[in-house]
Amino acid sequence: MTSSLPAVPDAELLRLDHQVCFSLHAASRAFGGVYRDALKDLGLTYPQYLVMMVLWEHGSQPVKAIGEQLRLDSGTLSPLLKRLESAGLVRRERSAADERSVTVELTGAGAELKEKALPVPRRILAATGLEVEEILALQALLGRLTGALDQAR
Amino acid sequence: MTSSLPAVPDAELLRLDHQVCFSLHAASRAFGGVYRDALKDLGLTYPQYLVMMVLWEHGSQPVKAIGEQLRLDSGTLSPLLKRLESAGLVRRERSAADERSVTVELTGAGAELKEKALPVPRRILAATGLEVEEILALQALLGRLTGALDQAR
DNA sequence: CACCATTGAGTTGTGCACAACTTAATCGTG
DNA sequence: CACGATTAAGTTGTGCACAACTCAATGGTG
Repeated sequence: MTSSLPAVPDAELLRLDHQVCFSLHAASRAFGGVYRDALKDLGLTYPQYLVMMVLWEHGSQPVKAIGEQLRLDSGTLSPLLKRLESAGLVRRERSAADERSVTVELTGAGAELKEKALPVPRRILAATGLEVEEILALQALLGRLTGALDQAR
Repeated sequence: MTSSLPAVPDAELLRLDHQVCFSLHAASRAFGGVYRDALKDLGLTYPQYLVMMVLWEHGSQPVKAIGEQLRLDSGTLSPLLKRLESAGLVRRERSAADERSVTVELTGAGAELKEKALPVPRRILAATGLEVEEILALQALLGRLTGALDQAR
């Protein structure tokens, strides 16, 4: 492990790192900005949109399952879901089978919102200026990266 | 613009979008986690590390200049710099030439911290599991992406 | 079956991101 | 030179991320 790459001095690597971590940070925030604009009409934030997409695709689910798909813990999800609930988009119900578990389900308004969300992805795709193939390549690279980073902890 | 890609239906695109935005979000957070571990010894958060790197590389600078390099505004930087100051790593001084401007400079402790930071990038690079060339390609792609996204707003 | 470890959700506290705003200094134009 | 526009920094308020914690329900083992 930690192939030490003796050719590259530490100081050089510090500068390279500056670029890389900054690039990713900046890209993530730039994406956030574009989503913010695109989602303003829907009244959703970007993380809220992620949660809604999980529900649109897979239907009612316990908080735990949503958290696993988005790699978010209850500390992030609980208040977020509470906001979605008070916006009238989801309902939360204690499971009868396991009283520890809370199932999140879409309300009528929540389900309807999917229609308004349909044009969002095309708008985002256009904003990236990338071809679909490049997007897929980026996605594959990021997936590999995330897996490696998660494993390294 | 907005090549509409009539071959891909909206619903499909919504799922693709799910993947892409999630990938980037997840990668960004995974990076954050690895940095959190690597920076714990230094007592720095990831954004604080970005600011320190700017100062290590380019020396004393006004808040404005730091913000431009990191694409962060004063709402984010002011409290962050205040924390760095109370940690004894930087000093803030009103510029004599322009009283609106505040120059941020490293303290002795702040400058010394660079030595402790030197091994960090190698650790991060190792955690990514990527080759230097792949990193550079990713960086280029992300740079292009960020530029396009910023311009689309 | 009794007890204790584990699990799922929620809470608390810290820090970042960003919009909207305030304040004070500076600049530019009439 | 005076005054309105602009600029730099800071403040306020909202929301997300995450660590550390609480609490109640569940499950496994002696």
